[in-house]
Amino acid sequence: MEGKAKKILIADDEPDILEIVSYNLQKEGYEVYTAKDGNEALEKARLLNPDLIILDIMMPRKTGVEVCEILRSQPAFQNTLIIFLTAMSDEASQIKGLETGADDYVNKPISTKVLISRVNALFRRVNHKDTEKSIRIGDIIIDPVKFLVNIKGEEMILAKKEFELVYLLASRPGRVFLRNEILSQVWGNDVIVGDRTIDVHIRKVRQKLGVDCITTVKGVGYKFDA
Amino acid sequence: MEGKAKKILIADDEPDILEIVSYNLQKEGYEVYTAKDGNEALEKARLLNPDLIILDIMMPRKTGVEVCEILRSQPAFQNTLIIFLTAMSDEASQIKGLETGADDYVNKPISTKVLISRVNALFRRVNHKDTEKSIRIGDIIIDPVKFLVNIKGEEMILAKKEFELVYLLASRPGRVFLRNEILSQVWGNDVIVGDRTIDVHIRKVRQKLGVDCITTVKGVGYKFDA
DNA sequence: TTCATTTGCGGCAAAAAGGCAGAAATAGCC
DNA sequence: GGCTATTTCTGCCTTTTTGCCGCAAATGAA
Repeated sequence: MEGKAKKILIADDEPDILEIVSYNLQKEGYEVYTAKDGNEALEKARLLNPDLIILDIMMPRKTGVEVCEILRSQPAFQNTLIIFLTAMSDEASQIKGLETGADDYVNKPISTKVLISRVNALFRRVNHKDTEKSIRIGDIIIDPVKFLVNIKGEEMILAKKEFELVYLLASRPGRVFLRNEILSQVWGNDVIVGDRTIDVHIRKVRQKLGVDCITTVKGVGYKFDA
Repeated sequence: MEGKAKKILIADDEPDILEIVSYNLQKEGYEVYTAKDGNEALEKARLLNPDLIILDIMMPRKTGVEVCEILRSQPAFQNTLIIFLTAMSDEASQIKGLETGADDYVNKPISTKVLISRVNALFRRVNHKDTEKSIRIGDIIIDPVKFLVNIKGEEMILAKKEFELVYLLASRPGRVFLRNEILSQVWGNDVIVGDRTIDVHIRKVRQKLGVDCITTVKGVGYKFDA
């Protein structure tokens, strides 16, 4: 649907739930990882740095609440989204636990439809076009809000990948981006595309912009001229 | 920024919940009152005329649903906001709650974080209603009060969703709205609709307006041309 | 200069995204 | 209740985007 696939880590001790939920989230385009207890959840969270963590409350080797508290105490996970899975029967004793900074919760038994809509909703809340900034370099303005590149007053429309490519390069004018960096920033870490793909997109961008503002650094990468 | 504190009445038979929720809402700057059963909720509602009433579904001496129905049947409470607290996780009871005239619902066990964000969201929604202003872009005037679009003097009536869609896009001409943003703004965060739904509405709007003023940005979203 | 390597380029094929029509579901209304 | 308007879904179709291939051109080191 948009951007790179979001990483979701889901921790639950019931294999069935892991399977069903991860299947459905994958179908939605998310990149899903699983953990089957609290400690594994912690490890994988640090390893993967996911965008969202779904934690079952009742898990062996650290409950979801404990995991959440530990994560929230670390700066790196201050902004990570967390959803709790709670059994209805747990009730009052959990209220305090839910104070620990979860962003939402979903009751068990899980309706995948509900869970997915909550997940999507959370990402929606966080993903604002408004937070992206325009870049201006000389006569060139790159506006992610309008999704346009403006060169000396003339507006040009780029395709999505093309735009993301320019936006990345222009975000640090003069700095050389390695092909690897470009790949992981624009395409995402898990996507496998050939090396020529970058050239091709660079070419298209150069064609469309008409101005020669991207320099090749042979054997290294590309940069946007300051 | 905002006038005087909004009054919130919260009714639940569990003292713990009343305490924790009212504490947190007060911290948010609201003026909070409590009731511990359905009848008390009704009494205090009439007495205080609150801006928002939070009703537990399961309460002695009238359930939340009953209280809601009684209130809604009276003109004075036509516009009062109502949120249900429900212990039930199945969609059916949530939907039924919304049918009786609630503005939102929150599942138990409550995360105060979630509840507060819902409360704030509701007030934001109604506040915006008051300040909704006509938008004018070239020959097109979009009037949210009369709920119609005027193109070169000719008035057209749009369906609700169609109108909200145009209004959203036109509120920031040129800005690209992601499909996600459109979904959460026009459809709301908890609604589950398919992806193609947006296209279909866009198409209808384009058809009705006759003028080509909405541009597709493939892979990203839609925008209203400035 | 020559060779090895990297990049540019045109065209083509696959994949993705969106458009569209009609049907089904839902909500509103008399 | 039935009727209409609105909203949503489904499936198919068109367009655009994206990725890749082969080859030419460029680059740089030996």
